[in-house]
Amino acid sequence: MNTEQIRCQSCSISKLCLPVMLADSEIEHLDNIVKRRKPYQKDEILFRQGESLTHIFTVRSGCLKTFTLDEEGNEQITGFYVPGEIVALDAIGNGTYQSYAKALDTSLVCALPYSKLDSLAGQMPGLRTQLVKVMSNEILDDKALFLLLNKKTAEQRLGAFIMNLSRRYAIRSLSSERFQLPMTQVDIANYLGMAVETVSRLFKKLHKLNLLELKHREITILNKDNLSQFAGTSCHHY
Amino acid sequence: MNTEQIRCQSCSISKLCLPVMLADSEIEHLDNIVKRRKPYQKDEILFRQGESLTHIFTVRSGCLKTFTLDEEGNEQITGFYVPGEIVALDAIGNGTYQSYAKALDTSLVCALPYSKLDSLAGQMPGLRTQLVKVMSNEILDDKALFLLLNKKTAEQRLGAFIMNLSRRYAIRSLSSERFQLPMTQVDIANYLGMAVETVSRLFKKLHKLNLLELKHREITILNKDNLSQFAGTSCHHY
DNA sequence: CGATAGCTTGAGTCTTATCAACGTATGTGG
DNA sequence: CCACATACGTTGATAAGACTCAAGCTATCG
Repeated sequence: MNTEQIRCQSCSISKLCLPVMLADSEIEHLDNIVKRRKPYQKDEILFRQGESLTHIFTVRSGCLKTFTLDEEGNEQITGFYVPGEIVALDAIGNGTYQSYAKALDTSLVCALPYSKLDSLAGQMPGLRTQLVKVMSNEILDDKALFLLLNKKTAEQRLGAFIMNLSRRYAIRSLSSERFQLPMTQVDIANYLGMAVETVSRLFKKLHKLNLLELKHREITILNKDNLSQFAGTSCHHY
Repeated sequence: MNTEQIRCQSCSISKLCLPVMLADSEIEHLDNIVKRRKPYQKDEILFRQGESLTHIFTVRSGCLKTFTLDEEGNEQITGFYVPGEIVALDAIGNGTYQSYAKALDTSLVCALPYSKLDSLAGQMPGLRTQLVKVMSNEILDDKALFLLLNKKTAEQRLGAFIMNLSRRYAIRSLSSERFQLPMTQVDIANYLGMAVETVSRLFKKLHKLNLLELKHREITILNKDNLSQFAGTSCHHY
């Protein structure tokens, strides 16, 4: 099967993506503007900060990260994207990409020419509504992340990060209890604003508490409820 | 002059708000759905988390804060809104308000019934585009805030917060070098994820460095360039 | 097989939180 | 209009969480 030929009509993650709520005829219009490129290889760059916005991307398989560079040229990771998630929504405001996007794995993506998407949104109320909803949800997720980073300890942040990934996989009917971490611990540390050493030590601690297991990159959540509770609520479950 | 009677056509902040790029006739349609309520008093609540979304709000004067409550019932401030800014965009995704909104001062707001706004966006491409742009910019701002909180020291966060407020006032043609802080130091500490004591000490330090002055609630930025630099770049300007 | 990226572990340090106490405005009811 | 209550802000001492630095380990890949 040539994965590049999948269409929105038969895409397994269409219910998480823009086609939600669209009539079949409408999905066809959307499908017609989608470009399906050959897979991006690990570390390949999709777009760079400052380039002018041409396409919005949706992830079909694999995983992407977005990042900016600080004054010293260090990566500052701003997001990870798994299948069904939409990348570059923050570029619409002024028409230029606001970050770099890079594949963490071999990844399939759909590229939507923004100008065509915008005019289609003018013709299809369902698409307009869905686009606005997707953006609203991203604002909401960002605010949740903000609270997480702002108010929680390092161990809660890491626990919440893992639970968040797990939930995102679950929605996509992927295994939510055992999965491969698509990013390195260096990336996790960067994203969560901590030192790699801290991430390593905390994974060990979470294991000691029988909350999860980590072998190489494969993570197994041993006790979902306790892990959520650990991540969410009190500060002192020692 | 009755401020409740101001219309979009003559509103001084319309260029920051939804009417951007709309034709006069279109602005009139928008103006027709806007409800201008009597001023909210300090501490009055506009909406509560969990209530179903009826209106999107734009601030005309004063200042609002949005917040959620944690498990113990503590306020977790998620944003401050000054004139021209739009509140409740994160509620569109699932149709319920995702936070509380409260006036920090006597504040005038415009209330836009969301269903009407949405259908108007279907008829007016300019409005649709502007709505999407406003949302995209909010995503961008949230990501910038994320980087700020995640990678910077407490003093950089406070410096950046003040510069951010100053810039937002400047865009609105309000004085950007001397203005009243609309929120308490407790609120600032909460928002930036630090202890009140730290905020107090850092204001003192910023004063000692001749970057700003704070009397009661009135803040004067003494050296904009140095303050930005202090907030943005290096970690050790002692 | 060696080089390298990724991860682990330990020791010491620094930033920032916490706790406790006090100072200063603001506003309300008597 | 005063006295008290309360919200807001300041200051100091102490402690904890997380970072940095240094070193070593372990996979993986050419």
